[in-house]
Amino acid sequence: MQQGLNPPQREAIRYLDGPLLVLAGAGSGKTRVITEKIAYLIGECGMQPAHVTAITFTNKAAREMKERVAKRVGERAGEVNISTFHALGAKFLRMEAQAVGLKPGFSILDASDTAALFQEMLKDADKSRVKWIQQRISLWKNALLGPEDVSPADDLEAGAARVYAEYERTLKAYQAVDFDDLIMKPVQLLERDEEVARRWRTRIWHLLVDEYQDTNRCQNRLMRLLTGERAAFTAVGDDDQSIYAWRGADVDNLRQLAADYPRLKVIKLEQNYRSTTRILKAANSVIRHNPKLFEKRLWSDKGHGDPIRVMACRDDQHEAEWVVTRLMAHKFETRGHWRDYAILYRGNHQARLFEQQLRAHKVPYVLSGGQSFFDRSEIKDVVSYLRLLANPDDDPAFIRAATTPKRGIGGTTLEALGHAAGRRHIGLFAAIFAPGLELEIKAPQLALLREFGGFVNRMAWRAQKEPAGQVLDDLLKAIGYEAWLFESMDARDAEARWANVREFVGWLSAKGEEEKKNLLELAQTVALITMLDKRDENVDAVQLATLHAAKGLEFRHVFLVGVEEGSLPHRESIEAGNVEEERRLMYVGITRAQMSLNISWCMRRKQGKEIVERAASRFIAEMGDDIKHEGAVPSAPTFADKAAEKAAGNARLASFKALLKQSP
DNA sequence: GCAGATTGGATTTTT
DNA sequence: TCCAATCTGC
Repeated sequence: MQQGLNPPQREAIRYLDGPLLVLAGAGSGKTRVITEKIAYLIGECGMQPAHVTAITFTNKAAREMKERVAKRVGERAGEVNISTFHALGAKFLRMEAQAVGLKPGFSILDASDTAALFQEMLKDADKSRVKWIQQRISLWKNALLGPEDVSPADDLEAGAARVYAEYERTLKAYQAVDFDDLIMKPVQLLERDEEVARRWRTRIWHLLVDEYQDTNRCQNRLMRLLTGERAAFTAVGDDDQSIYAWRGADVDNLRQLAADYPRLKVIKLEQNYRSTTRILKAANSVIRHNPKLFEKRLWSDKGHGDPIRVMACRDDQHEAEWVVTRLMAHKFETRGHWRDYAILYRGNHQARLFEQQLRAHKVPYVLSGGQSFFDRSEIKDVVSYLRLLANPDDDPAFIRAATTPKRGIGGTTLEALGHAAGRRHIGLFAAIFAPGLELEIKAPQLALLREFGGFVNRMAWRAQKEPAGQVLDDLLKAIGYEAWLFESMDARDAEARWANVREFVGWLSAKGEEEKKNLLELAQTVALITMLDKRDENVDAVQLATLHAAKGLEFRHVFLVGVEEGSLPHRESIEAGNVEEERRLMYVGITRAQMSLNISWCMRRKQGKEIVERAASRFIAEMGDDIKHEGAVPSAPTFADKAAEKAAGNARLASFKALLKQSP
């Protein structure tokens, strides 16, 4: 049944005596362990599929896991709860809405929605300040601090705390939550309501958490609350691949886990099924320079493999030419496929020269990342209608829907409506039908508002009974969205946008039929989902990706480019004393490669107008000496560099410790 | 005074 | 590439 598993993998799958932490090195088959464990729990231990819950970070990972579990478990796989942290939180809140003071139709605001909200609240503050405040509030939420729990350290924080209070009031009025709330609110409820906690714990006999090193404090807390005393969980992670600290992920959760659960069993997966020995040696050698809690050494039986090359390039242009030339030569020599190659870099902008070069040689490529489908304005337009149908208190959705397409409702009217709503302490939509409104808004405007209000009500009514696709089609027809697109922009642009809308509608209605959900129910999940993009995998093209985006992926041949002081490690991270995370980024980059690894750096690089001198990254020297240097051998980092890194690291540790003392 | 064009500059990104 | 800030022309 569990063929081809190595002993630690098998142990991780069978271990059920208490909390388990699986330290899964890069390429050590961790997804396999999770899916096999789910199969084991159901097949061998007789657990009901519905009693198994697995949590991932991204929709993509959740989808992959579902597919693999389906292959392994068969038809009942659908009953296993596999979702992202946020989807689980959303499900929790829909079920417990009343207890947290929400209506079940509440809206979920995405990053751009909340950014707009903050911008609106802080009209005359500059962008960087708004960003700072928003980040601060998010940090507070992750630390489970409400506006009244915050003890501001200075005036800036005091200001942020006031904004926080107003922000919370606004969300409440809109019956909306943000992404942080999806974790924080369930945690708060589980902590104060033992009955709810007990109910959820009986539904989860075993909890599996993927990418545990990426959890923030709040997510970690949620995991503990959901498992309770029994602590029947399997956390899988790799501290060496923790590259999201800047986003709130707390690697220290790993250490805490060992401290909080004395019974915690730790199993290390060190056999790597991906890369050659040379590549793993270089990776081990680099990561050894970070202080370690759990020592881990990857090995494989794939043989030495090709030598690792480090190319010192004259300048960035030369680098792009060298990489693409070498890539093409290699591809034709080995008769491989374009999809076997990846070019990985630190920042998005670094892709540019490589794109140019690839295009010049007619090499097909795909760029990972970019703006998400759901961030497109035409999709947001449609989604605003959905949100409004599901949640009439959602004022931002109301404003967007009421004014798109233009139907004669403008700023002045909305402002008057806003005043009327404010005085009555109700939402904009509800205010439309408030008695006495004719004294505040002139008849023609009021007629327009009421017409729109009636339309929304009719659609919301139909949305409950008719198929989602049907209602959505009719809605778009009724508002004349297609015609409006063609009126307000040139035909090519409008064409593209309308195609996106069609795709979205098609996808939503298919989902509605598949999951037997009506439009209102679909509207509730739409903020959290991403459509399956078909351009993935099967395309034969060179992959261009940032190191962050490449995590979890593997490629036969990797070109790691721009490996210079200032880029990797990034200048800002060096200044912040955060070289360790950059080193992990390097580690992630190296371990993406299966067969060959090419590293390049530039002695000179164009930066804006000027040309700047650059030095090879310290990480190159840290890779050891089983390396074939081309161009020039980079000089080892000076003693001063190392001392500076150490000093910065110590300073960070000290401030971290101080912080720990402050907050219990 | 404002909209559209141009130029310049760039950590990393998901939910 | 994409986004934001600044510039230019009406």
